[in-house]
Amino acid sequence: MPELPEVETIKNELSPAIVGQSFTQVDILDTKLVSGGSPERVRRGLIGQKIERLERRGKYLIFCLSNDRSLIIHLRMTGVLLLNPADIDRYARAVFALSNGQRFVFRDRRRLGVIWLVGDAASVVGKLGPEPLDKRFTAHVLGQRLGRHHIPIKAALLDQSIVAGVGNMYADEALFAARIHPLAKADELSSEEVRALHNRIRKVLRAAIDGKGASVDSYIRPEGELGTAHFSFKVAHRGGEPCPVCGGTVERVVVQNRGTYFCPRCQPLRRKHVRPRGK
DNA sequence: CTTGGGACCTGGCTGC
DNA sequence: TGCAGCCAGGTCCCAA
Repeated sequence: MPELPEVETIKNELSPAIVGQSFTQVDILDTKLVSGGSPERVRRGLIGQKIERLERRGKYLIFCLSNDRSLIIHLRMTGVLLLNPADIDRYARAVFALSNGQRFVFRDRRRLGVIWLVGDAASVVGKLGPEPLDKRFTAHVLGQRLGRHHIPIKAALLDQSIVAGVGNMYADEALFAARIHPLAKADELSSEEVRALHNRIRKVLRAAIDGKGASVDSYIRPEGELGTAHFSFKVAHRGGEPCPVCGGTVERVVVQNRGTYFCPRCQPLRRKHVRPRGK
């Protein structure tokens, strides 16, 4: 499941091979891959264009082209970008060949991924909330944005317009580390809880980038290696296992139709407007 | 306006 | 052994 750390890893590992190269051939094998335009228009729009740089915004990967247009890729659930794979299997949805003889393949078992070719990247990523690893993302900014929503904090973290890039796994990990119950209301967190959550979101994401992403389900890196971030998960996808902090049992509940893992003992549901004693 | 729930998609798992 | 049925979750869309 590519979230911010996985997309960041793909960006970092793909960049050296493709930045500065031009598209020489583009084969879009699945017509449903392209959003808002025909595959043929995308193919013609890409060929001859140079990739000036590769950027990430939230979970979106942005190829900035020499004509100032952008190829934008969202991998959704099972999408991966493979550099020079040995074979093009039945899950390949597009093949991009470059002027240095390399090629990269968009492979996507569940076919939920999407690509765009646009003049204005903001038309695709413009509604995203702040980048959680950006200096400008402060605890104050997080608190302000959460304060506008009377929804479970887990749902708020999954809302890309509140904070960009956090998905199901890292939302659970950040809430566990901040000791906040996933059903606590976003606008009812104390300032201490907001500060803890802000801090833990950033720590969890940075650690996962250091681990080159989490290889649960189908995520693999461009050259085929696995990430290791999932080995550090404390609650995500660990329902029924002992909590590594208190030894209690990690529980699974459904929040916003998403499997949500947490430790009821470490993350008690505080009654609203009741502040913890002490401090 | 906000919030919640279903659709999309298919491999893999469960249970009969 | 075969297979129906369900689950996984990022995002869009629609309804209340």
